[in-house]
Parts: sequence; structure tokens; C-alpha cells
Amino acid sequence: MQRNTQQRAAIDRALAEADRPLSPREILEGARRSVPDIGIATVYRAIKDLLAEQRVVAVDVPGAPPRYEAAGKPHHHHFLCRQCDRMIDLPGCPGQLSRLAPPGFSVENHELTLIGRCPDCAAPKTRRPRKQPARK
Amino acid sequence: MQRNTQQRAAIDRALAEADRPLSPREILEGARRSVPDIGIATVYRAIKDLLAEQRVVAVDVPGAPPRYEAAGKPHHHHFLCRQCDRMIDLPGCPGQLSRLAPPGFSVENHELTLIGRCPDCAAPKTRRPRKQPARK
DNA sequence: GTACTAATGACAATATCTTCTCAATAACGA
DNA sequence: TCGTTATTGAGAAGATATTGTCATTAGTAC
Repeated sequence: MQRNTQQRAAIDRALAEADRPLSPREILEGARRSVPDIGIATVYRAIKDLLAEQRVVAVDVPGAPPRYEAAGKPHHHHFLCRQCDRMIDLPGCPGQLSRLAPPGFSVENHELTLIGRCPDCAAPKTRRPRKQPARK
Repeated sequence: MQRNTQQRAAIDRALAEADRPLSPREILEGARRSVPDIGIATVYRAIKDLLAEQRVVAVDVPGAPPRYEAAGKPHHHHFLCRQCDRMIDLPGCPGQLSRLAPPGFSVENHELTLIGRCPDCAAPKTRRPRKQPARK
């Protein structure tokens, strides 16, 4: 039987508060605000369960492992900031994207990511720190 | 001084003949038609050099490592067949994609991939084999 | 409060992709 | 043809992300 642990609650809270796709590490950091000693394995276990329950969806990231956000949002796409590495929801979809495919292709889905600088990083005064290069 | 080896020529040929983004493994298989004993390390070394010379570009693949195709083509996007796993060029771009981003975002680039079945796999008679599950 | 056991944290183990090492080979200028 | 050395193939090693193991902890029914 499934138990309501503080760790699961902290992970739910982190995902809800962010309202954007988070990497497992970002989920970990968010959850640590509630449960400082939570471990990364617990985050991966929770992601697996949440995906199975369809309470979160995986979001593909160009050139990186997927991130995860709450399921049930209307169809939308994402912006990836190449400075702070955060992924942010963009409302809406241009539509008609399937028309790019010539006849004979069966289009079932599409992935669209805009890449650049988010408002925080584009503004010269309030820069967020650059993404940390992977720890050695 | 750079030498013109059979291996490099085979890799160039594989990329040119495919005219679509290839994974390192696909490049290896293509090149082996010319040089049967070529190794994967040689393919990675060639990719690195070709990227530095800007003779090929990396193409991001949702949920997989990047593939590589000849540089210099007009702006275009790609189709990913979820059955045979091939990536295929699509001509053109819907345009105006930057408009999805609210004011404040600085959009520098975009990635668009349509996903589904390519004509070969969608047609019931001439199915290509499914992607091989990664070798054990 | 107790007993049962799901869930956890730490870290080992996988899995996958890419790069490095090095002896052997082959491209090419002389 | 010969000598030099860039390039190669094979396998080891590295890098990173994810999952497995297991003793311990903590939800929950009673």
C-alpha cells in the first residue's frame, strides 16, 4: 500500500510551485527546502511512480535528459534558457505543424523548443548565475 | 598535416548519400560499405573534426543523442520515425515561431521535430524493421 | 503504543555514449 | 622507394544518468 511520506509531499510541492519542467536535480533541490536530507534515488523513484500514475509528463530537452512537469496542462511548448538552463512554459502552439510533413508521413506528435535567454538573463541588471558546469 | 584517408572519405560519402541526420552508429554502418573494418572511434574523431570545420552540424533528437548532417542546407526541420528510428529532413519552417515567447524573452533559435511514422513504416506492405533494442 | 512493512538514504552497480591509449598501419613529400 | 608521422582499430577508461541493494526509518492499521 502506498504511504504518504514527507518526501513524496516535498516532491509534489516542488513540482507544483515551479510550474515548469524540472530536471531530477532541480526537483531534488526544490524538495530539500522541505526535507533537507532527501536523496536523489527517492526523486527518481517518485518520478517513476508519478509518470505511471500520469500525474507528471516527461518533457524532452534538446541535448539533455528529459525534465518533468505536472500533467494535465493544455497543449503548450517550452523555452530553454541557454544561460541559466531553466526550461519555462510558453502558452499555445502555432498549430498546423503537421503540414510541414509531405504526404505519406503519419505525424502523431511534435516537439517544439525555443532557445535563447529568459527575461531574467536577458536583462543586464538582474542576471541569474550561469548554469554550473557539471561537477567534477 | 591532414591526410586523406579511406576512412574519412567513406564517412563523407555516408553522410552525403544519406542526406539526412545520421547517428554515429548509422555513419559507421554507412562507412562500412566502403571500408568494412572501420571502427567507431574513427567515426567519432571524424565527427569532431567535421564539426570544427563546420562541414556538418549536430541535430538534436528528442530523447536521444544528437545526429549529424551536412552543413549548409537551408533552414529546415526534421521528422523522427518512432518505428524505424530514422530522422528525415522536412523542407521549410512554419516561421513566426518566436512569437510564442512573451515579451522579455530573447529567442535565438528553435528546435522543431515532428514525430510519427515515415512513409516506409506507415505503409502496411513495405514495413521497415523496427529499431533494434540496444544490444545487450 | 505495537507490529508490519513500504519507503528511504547511501552508495554500489548499470547502462549508454564518447574519448583516450597505444601499437600498428598507411598517406604523402622528398 | 623511403622515412616521417598522422591516422587507425581495439579495447580500456571516462562521463553522466539512472536503477539496484540493503540496512534503517517511519507510515499506518489495529
